[in-house]
Amino acid sequence: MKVTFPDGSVREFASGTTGLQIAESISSRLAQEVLACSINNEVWDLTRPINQDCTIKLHKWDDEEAKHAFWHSSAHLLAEALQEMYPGIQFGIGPAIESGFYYDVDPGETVIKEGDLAAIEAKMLELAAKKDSLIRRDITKSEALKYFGERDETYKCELINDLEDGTITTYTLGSFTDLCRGPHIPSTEEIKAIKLTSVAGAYWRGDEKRKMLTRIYGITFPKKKMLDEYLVLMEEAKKRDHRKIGRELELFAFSQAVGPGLPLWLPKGTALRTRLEDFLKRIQKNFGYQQVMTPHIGQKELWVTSGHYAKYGKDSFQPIHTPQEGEEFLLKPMNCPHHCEIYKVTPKSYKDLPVRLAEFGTVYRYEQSGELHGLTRVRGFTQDDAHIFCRPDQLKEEFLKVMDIISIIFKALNFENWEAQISLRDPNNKEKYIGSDENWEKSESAIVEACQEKGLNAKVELGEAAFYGPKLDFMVKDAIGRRWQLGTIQVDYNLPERFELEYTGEDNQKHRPVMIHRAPFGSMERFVAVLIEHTGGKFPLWLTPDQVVVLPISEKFNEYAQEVAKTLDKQDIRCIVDDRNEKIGRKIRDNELKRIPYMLIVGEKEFENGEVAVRKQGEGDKGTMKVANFSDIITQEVEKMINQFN
RNA sequence: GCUGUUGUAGCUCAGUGGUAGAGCACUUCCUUGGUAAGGAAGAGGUCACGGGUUCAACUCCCGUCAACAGCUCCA
Repeated sequence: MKVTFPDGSVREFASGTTGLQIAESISSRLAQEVLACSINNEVWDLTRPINQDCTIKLHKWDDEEAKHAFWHSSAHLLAEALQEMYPGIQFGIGPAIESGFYYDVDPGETVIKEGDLAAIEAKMLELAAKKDSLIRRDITKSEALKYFGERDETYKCELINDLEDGTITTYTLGSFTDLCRGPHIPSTEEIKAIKLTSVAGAYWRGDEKRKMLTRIYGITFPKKKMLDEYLVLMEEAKKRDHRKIGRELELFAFSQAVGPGLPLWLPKGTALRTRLEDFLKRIQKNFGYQQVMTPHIGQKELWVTSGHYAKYGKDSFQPIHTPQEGEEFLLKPMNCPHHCEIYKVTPKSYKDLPVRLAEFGTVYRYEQSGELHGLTRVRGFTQDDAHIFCRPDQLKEEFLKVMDIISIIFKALNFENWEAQISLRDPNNKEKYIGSDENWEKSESAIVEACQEKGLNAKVELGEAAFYGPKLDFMVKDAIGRRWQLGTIQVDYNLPERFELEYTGEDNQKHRPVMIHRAPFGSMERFVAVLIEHTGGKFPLWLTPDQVVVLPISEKFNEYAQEVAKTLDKQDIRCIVDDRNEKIGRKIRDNELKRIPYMLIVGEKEFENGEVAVRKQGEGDKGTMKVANFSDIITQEVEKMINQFN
């Protein structure tokens, strides 16, 4: 048979040759390092015989395919260890994930705790040292059911029953045989370093109505050094946690007295957030938006009309009752009904559209207690919300303009690693959504077309749409790789109908506008959280709460320091003075840790010449210059940044 | 909401069945120092909250609340 290599070269091998043998034929070094292979672009076991002409790619550790196989095999090793340590344990699923793997198990009456993980790790290492191979076997569905049935593996049997008739594969590692598609590494002897990271509950098949299994997470490496490096990396990532930096830099706080999930914005955090809001307001003004303001509550009927109450009412903050008339008001969970009412205040002509109403609107949602997380998931938050009311023929253009705003935001803040997701409705579950099929089809195709037009590589997810319309979301990862949704754009034909929004067309007839809900930041809370983790608290000069700190060498120069600060303040440069009774080295260290971009050191020489000694955060001494000279540099740097998006 | 873990000073964390400790931060004093931690003294805690066991609970048990990791959810 002919085997084609990635470089295009072709070699002849006997039928039945394995990927591993092919690697050996190239070099023994390669054979040692290779973990998996791709045959005709499908990942295979190295030990699986190849019987026909094919292309081959050999995967070493650096390839995702190799890591995936390695971690998948590690999950089997974990299962083997658990089976030996907890007889009668039942197995759910055990896949490889982005970094590492997990296995879902049902240990019956026994509880597996975090404290047990070290013993399980030791067992895994012991089993790995046996150098067992992972052996692939093809069996029929009935054989599989018989095998796992005899072992009371109810979860495995359920999985098998859901499979198509035909060949089913199993893999055997030592005493443990698992239902598994593969592929795997040839032997667990390659697994040299193991860290079981956490144990947590996970519903069987992700269904909260079904049993909660025990999920054990872990990660493994072929070299001990790699695990050490990974652990150091995780430690570094934790230092960027926005909850930690938020406290250190006094940006925000939570108070038990105020309540869970209700953030308090401290002065410095507020300064940062306000600057972001002002930046967006300026961009939106250029894009023809108008700012509005609406109250934090509204009559319950508003959300009955919108459909939100039927869908989320039960799980929300409950209505406020007026003492006399017994009327019901809701803390607003959404701004759209208020904005619809603003639209209705004056009759609209087709010439008025699009109407773009923007508001930094604070909303309240009763998130489940287990969901609260720093600033990323809270119960009271401010959306950088806007609703665009437009004619159907303007929809695509408006959608594209919103995409432009989001791209400006991401560019301005140097967000490079974001992903886009198109969320459509689940075609098999249409009753979960409101609105006509026709409107859904129109909205969904509008989004898909807009993405195509922009050449945006967006992942399509069925069943992820909001109940009133499809959406395009922009996701960014946090310090330890969790994905958060930031910007969102949603097309909506339903609310205009429910609120009976109209405009008079060219034909002098009443027409229904289309609505776009959009929030480029998403929520100020979540965006600031992700920005903190992204920058590690080293905010860009134009955003940072304190841009400059003046450090007098001794108390003799405190007065001059104040004078410098005053001069800079007049130029709208945010400047503080560190006049503590400390040595200059100490002041530098402390302000370095506070991540203030510029330190101005002033002593005898500077005082005499009307100068400052400039020190840049993270870079060190930049020499002395006149105060006016310094303020010009700062002002220009900030203006340059802001103006490029104007 | 579910599973597991945790809760001791503003922060990071020790600690024990006999009513509490460190470092940093804070206050005062000394020092007036030139590019990442000067020195001394002091103040600060209902050991999350509520029950129970015990002669005695911060420590053991139960419950509540909150935080953390994950699951589910996310208009």
